[in-house]
Amino acid sequence: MDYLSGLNDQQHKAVTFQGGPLLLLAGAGSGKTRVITTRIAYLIDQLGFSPYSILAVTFTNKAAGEMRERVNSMVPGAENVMIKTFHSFGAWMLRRNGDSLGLKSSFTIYDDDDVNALIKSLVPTASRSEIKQFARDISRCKDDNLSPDDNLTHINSHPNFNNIYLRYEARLKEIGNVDFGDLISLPKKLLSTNKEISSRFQSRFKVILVDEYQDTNRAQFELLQNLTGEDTWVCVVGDDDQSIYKFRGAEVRNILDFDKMFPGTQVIKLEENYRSTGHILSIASAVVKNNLNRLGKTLWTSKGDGLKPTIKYLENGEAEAEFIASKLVDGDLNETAILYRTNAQSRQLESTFIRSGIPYKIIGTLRFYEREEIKDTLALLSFILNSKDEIAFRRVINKPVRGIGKTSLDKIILDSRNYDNDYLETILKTTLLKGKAKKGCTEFYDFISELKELDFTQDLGHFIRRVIEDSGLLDYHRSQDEAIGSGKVDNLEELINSSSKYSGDSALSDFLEAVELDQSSFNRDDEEDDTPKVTLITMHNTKGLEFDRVFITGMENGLFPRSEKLEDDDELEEERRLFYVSITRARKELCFTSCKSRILHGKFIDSSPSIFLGEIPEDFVIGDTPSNSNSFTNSTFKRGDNVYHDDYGSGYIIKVTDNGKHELVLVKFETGQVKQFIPEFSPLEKIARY
DNA sequence: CAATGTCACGTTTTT
DNA sequence: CGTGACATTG
Repeated sequence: MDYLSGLNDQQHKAVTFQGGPLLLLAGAGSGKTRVITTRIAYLIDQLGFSPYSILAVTFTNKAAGEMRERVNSMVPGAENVMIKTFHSFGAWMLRRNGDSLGLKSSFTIYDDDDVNALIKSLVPTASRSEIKQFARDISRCKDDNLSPDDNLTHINSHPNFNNIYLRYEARLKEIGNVDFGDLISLPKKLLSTNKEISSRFQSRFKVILVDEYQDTNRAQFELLQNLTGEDTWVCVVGDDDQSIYKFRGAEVRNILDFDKMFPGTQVIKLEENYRSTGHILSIASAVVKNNLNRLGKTLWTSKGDGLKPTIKYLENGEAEAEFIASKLVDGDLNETAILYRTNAQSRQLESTFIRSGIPYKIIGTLRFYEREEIKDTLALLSFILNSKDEIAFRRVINKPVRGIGKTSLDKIILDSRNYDNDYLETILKTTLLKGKAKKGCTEFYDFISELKELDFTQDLGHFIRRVIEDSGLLDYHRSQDEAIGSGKVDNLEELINSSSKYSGDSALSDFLEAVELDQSSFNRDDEEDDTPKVTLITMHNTKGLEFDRVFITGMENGLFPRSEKLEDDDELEEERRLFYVSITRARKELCFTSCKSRILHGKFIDSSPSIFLGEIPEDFVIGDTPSNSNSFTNSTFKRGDNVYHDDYGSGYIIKVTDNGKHELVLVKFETGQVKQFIPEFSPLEKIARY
């Protein structure tokens, strides 16, 4: 029981708690993962639970992998604990139980691009942004477990939205594939409609642990509810202050209301922080206290105050990048991260770092499976598994060029209705094609049917190599490489290498699922060279990470918080949580930078210092006075400025416009009122808060 | 069918 | 400004 030593009282209580439901509110850096893994070990080792009866759900495969490793090292037999993400759990369940929903065990999972393409095929006249909007909103419906029959006007008020959603669902079913949302909503549907399945699952999983519970959505909550039987020990772990994925359907209310949804809930708070020094924590606490919708906990540390964080005001993005570059000359680059709100901000940092010879790595921009050559190969593999997959078919039929242009493709799609929507059968039998197109289809048919006969259960890597060779994709991308010096063939080799660990009947669909759901294992770490590198990363992507030294850049109204968020309290609170997450990444050193102006979409945009900077108590921070660069000395009003009005009190500016004659400002007051003024004629004053 | 031009678009995104 | 999807050319 070595693993119990060194736990603090609250951690110990959480680890050894018997029964359920249990809500573990674990602040940033409070040893959350350690508690979950130790609890699993304790349940097996001391309370006699079979590893087989324990399910632990995480949000990322990376987290799942780390958890598995730690549990395995604590108790023997722990390999049988099921540790999966919500999505991979859903996929696992559907592959075994999805036949009643018309799903084959080899179904493939459509990613966002595939979904867009499918919607485009349903609504060909819609613009790109409309397609994206429909895709996003359909996904949102699935997050909320809403069907096309429900009233969806609050999600998308387009008169045809329900119909598009309905046709989307029908088409997806016809094809026999699923999207990300289905991986949650369909298992939930199975459990709630099929008594046999639900009792089977409830009797298997006696213990369910859910990590990052604050970022679960409605559908995931309902899935959890359906997995939880009378005697299930359910334990959720999370931090309401770190809920930052509302835009993806995450529902903070899940954690705020957990005790109401699961009566008799025991709540344990982990508030001792083992990561950051005092001043950093004080800032984090002071900032997040401005949120009303929170359960409320206060982090503390037995470490000293540490260094005071600093605020640096700069003229523009270039100056910001140079300032940071100048600070990077000392200190460990591997232990330094530069955080920004939007990916676009990385560009300026990159070019400055290249110029100054500072090694860096960017986290999370282009994902492995989103690369063209990888998508091509995956589409080909998907099509081999499912020749009804229209999206995959469209992608690969004429790549490399086989003389099948748009006209021929339209004919094939049209005629496929006569062949049970099976595109392989269609191109063999259709009589609508002639000449080059007909020849190309025959060629395509021949190598696909040949590949379908091959055995991939022994050596998947060899099989995939055959696929990219026979299809001509390898030659195609090799010539691309020669033309523009891209490393596409290398990526294909990487894909083949990573496939080698899959074998057996389901090797191919397992592999496709892994690529789709777990990009972490394919994110090529070309970290072979051990040059220390500074990390460039979005605020969202930093969750779960920590660094000795953190720079939080772009602390400007309009950028962070983003301007739209100023108008909605909930949205503003979410941005503030993102700020809180960002602050709590730092162990020892923290620096905020704010620019007076920056280039956005090719234009210079002026902005004022983020309202969030004003929430940092002066005692804990060294700020250079904004007067040396972006100050309030000029008289024009800017978005985000704090103002005072004789009649309405204090508030801040939501929007600045111009009616041709006068400047107009829209102000939101603390009373909640929103009013428009012409500052020239109104008793409206700016209040400096810095 | 490839090359070249034009236009729209532009948060965050563990799955 | 930079990107990527589509249209227009030769």
